[in-house]
Amino acid sequence: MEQPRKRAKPGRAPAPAGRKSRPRQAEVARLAGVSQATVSLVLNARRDGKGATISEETRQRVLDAARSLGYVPDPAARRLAAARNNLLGVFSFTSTFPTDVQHSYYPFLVGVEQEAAARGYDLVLFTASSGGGPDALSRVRLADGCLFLGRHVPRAELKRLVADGFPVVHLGRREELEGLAWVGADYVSASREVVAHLADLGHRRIVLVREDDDAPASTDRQQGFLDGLDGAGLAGGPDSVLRCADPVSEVTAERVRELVAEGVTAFVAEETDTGAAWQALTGAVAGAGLSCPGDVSLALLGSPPPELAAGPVPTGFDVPRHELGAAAVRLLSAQVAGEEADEPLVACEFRAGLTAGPAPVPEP
Amino acid sequence: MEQPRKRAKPGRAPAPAGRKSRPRQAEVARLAGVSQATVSLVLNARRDGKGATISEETRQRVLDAARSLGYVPDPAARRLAAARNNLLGVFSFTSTFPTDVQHSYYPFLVGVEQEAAARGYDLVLFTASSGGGPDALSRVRLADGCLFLGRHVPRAELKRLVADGFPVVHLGRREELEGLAWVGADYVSASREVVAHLADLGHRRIVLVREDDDAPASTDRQQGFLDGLDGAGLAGGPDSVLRCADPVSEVTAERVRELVAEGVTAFVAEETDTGAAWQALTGAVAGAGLSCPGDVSLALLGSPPPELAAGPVPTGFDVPRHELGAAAVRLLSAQVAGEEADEPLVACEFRAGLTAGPAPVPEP
DNA sequence: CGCATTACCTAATACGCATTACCAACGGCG
DNA sequence: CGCCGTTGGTAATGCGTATTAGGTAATGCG
Repeated sequence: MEQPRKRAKPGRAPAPAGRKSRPRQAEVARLAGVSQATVSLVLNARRDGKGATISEETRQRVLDAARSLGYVPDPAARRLAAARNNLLGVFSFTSTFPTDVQHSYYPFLVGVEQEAAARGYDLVLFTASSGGGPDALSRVRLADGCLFLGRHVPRAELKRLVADGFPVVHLGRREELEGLAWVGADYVSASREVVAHLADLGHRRIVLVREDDDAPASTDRQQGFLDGLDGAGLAGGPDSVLRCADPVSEVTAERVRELVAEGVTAFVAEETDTGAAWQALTGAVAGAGLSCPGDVSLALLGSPPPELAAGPVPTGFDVPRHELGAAAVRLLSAQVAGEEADEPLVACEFRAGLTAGPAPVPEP
Repeated sequence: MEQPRKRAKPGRAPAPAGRKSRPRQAEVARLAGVSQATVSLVLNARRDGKGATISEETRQRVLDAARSLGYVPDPAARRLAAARNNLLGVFSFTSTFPTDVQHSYYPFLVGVEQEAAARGYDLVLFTASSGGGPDALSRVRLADGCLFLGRHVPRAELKRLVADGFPVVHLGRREELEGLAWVGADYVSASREVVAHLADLGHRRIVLVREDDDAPASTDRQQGFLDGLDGAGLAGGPDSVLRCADPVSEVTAERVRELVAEGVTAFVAEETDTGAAWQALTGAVAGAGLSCPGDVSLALLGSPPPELAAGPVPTGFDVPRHELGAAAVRLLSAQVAGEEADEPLVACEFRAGLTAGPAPVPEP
């Protein structure tokens, strides 16, 4: 047998002697008078009793040592060793804390945080801004799984994660990617319900004002709107949908007056980021000198924009953003656990509001 | 030389043969006909030219191989090898995403996130609620350093972290703990400036309305207020400070009228979480039938509460929350890097506003 | 032509943790 | 007393990457 040449040890440069670094399992082991392996075994004791058996006394010594040193496992090392971290990632493609405080992501995050905390997970915030490269998304692999939110989550990278079996949940409907789990709100049912409510109040001619956008959130609402008309036995021709690129300039007092003259008694607006449709609609109605629950009824398929928060509560529904965030976490944590749960669409809550009333009796 | 007994190799169980996992550096190396080390060197080529030299041809072969395999480095391994996680903790003692959207933490977090992202750090969110145990704070050690915010950060635990040399920064003045780094806003100077502004406008009798709280943020403002009076050569007796437990019930229209009758021409309110002082003050002035910049001037030592956002912009100053968050991250990242930078107080920006005008000329 | 450089690479680590093969001590049993 | 099953623990890995001490041609120099 040939004697291997003696080489100096390469590898790591010695750590700067200054600050003492976080304690390692090895130090816990030393303090407890056991081996590193034992520390690991104790700290990861499976409750199902499987695995190595450690005497109660040793167990306590190790636990005490760990506590007294303030030991916390290194997430990177754990991940590398193919273990769990109790970390969930949240990746948003804008700033996670948008400068616009009223940004609609915010309520999601509230729900996400609460549910994550309840399940013993901490959250890691990843932002697109820092990376930029093709592996910007790959940082999330440090966590046990990751939640994505935002319109512009790149397909390719996401697909890659999914293909690798990394637990991923997209917040917002996203069906085009095979195998991608997502949670979304049931805009269709909620919109249908709002229309049904108006129909019950006696409205026979109802018009939807929507923006010129093909996001699922918009088409779903229109779908529900038309379903609602249909369910009430009302006609849902193309006249019943006002699709406009710029609601504020297109939905004028003039236009509203015309439609009312034609017999329209209720208007429904979709909710968008800007709230332009609703804003245009309420403005036009007021401009036309019509009183809101009296002359004409209004409904909003969503929540009012913050700048109109002071106005009368619109009839419509609330998107359960908080609940959506929580649902996303549940789904994600199921994936992490290897289960295959699937979270159905989350229902929106109907909001009676003050802007819809009985249809006016036609003047003789 | 004794022949070591042959042992079967322990360690990892074989990976499930199903999906082929993402490529490793080793596979890139094989494809390019080089060693793994070379791949690493090429992929992490420092632009300062330091380090190993690799021929251009080899470099290209490696890059091509990496590209063709779609190689992406494993963040866990990368961080493990670098002995750094590039994670900064954020520990707040309420929910990090407060249910109250307008919560004052929020702007801090915006700054924190931006600065962290700019420096290549990701954020880990910890909440007091999640852990619960006495060693809940221990969990933050998984990050490279941690930012604390909130009034009720427990002294003992914090002390422990500091003593262990764990990088910690407290958001908000906190001098009682030796060695604790913190960043804070310069309320004293800002308040002084506001008073000086009023004095310049001719006001001679100015009264501060504050709540009954001894938080640094409150006492600093009072300090600055008194400094300001002093600097303008005005008397600052105890009459000039109205300290009330419940401003809304104590600062009435009646009270304001009295004070004005005594010669007071300007009021200053401190900013608090609730904004009660400012709210009470504006309400009382209106109730007394006084016009605001005309009969009496008002100033707010901070930003107006959101529910009054619609009103006239108050004269006062803005707490640079965003900048404070960024400063905290800078300070923290310096600590993580082993440097000893210290961040001075951050200045608040004076806001001219519309609620302060020239002092009314006394009626003859 | 012989020796010192230089240019390029590779072998051999270390990082911190989870896991598994194996080992020692002990007790029961025939 | 020798064999065997248990109990309690440890040594030796592997995970994927970064780093560094060498090693080996090729090149420069006198």
